[in-house]
Amino acid sequence: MNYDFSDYQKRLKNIVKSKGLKYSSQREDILKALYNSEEHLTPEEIYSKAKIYNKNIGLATVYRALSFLESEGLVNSISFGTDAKKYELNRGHHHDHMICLGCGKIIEFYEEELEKLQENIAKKQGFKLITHEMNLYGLCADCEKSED
Amino acid sequence: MNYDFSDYQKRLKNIVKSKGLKYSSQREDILKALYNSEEHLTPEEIYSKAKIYNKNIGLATVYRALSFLESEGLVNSISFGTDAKKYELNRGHHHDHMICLGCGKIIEFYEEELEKLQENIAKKQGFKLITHEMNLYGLCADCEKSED
DNA sequence: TTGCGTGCAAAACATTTGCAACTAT
DNA sequence: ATAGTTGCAAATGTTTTGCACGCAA
Repeated sequence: MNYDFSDYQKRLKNIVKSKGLKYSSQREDILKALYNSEEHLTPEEIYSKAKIYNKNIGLATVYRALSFLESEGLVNSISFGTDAKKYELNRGHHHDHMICLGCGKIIEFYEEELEKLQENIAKKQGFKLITHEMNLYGLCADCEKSED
Repeated sequence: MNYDFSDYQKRLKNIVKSKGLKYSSQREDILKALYNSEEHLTPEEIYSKAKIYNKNIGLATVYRALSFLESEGLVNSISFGTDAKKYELNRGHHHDHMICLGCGKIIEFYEEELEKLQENIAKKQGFKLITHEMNLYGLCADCEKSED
């Protein structure tokens, strides 16, 4: 099932209220930028997109909002190598990533079996699992084809 | 089975020779710093340790060497969050990581089943797998105990 | 009114690069 | 002699912070 933007708006409002914080249009605009994108975005990219809704937003605000939103579970991040971290809206469907080293494309996947396996591995070590990331690096079909 | 430092030295010499490059004590000292550490080290930490063997080594050299050594498969890196990348010597036993969000401790683990599963996932998408990383984030037994 | 949130600019970091000097081959 | 390698310092790119002002509650 998919969510409307208003669902995210509500979640943000609830979080903010329950913590005694204040609602701001900037955080909403950043969420909207993520909602309207299919891709994983860098803070810089999110900044550009959020500017469409709000001319006066600052890059620092984007960083501050992203780390807030991530800590509240509304967005997820993925970082690889030395490049800038990338963010995506948490749409409620957990998944992992395959990253093409040729073109940088990110492919999402979900494997039930993998999820279960991790639980077991963590349990075995007495580790309390909070989250995880599994990144497969390689070449996507297109890039492999065009390899010499 | 475990390797002596001289084994790594030899591998480095072979790689360098086969590529028509030159052998340098700096790269060896960086390898030695990693060999003598049980932990995952940042470039800065490797720099400090390598300085013990070679007073005049530069940080830029450490960065250059690490990226060379990683591309040759002699070292592996792990990066999470915004912090500096961490490196470890590739001791020939592939493994993944569990990272404690409480104390930052990194626990290594290896699961045959997990390795196989990844191969299958990649194959299913027509993706040519080169490498992967699987990071489990949570609380280690000690940190969970001391939680309030 | 209170204090959280923001924009801006400066600061802080991590990493990379240009360059002249050094050194293995 | 040649060309890879280095140290240093400067440049880059990303993320964080200090501060005065604005705004939601």
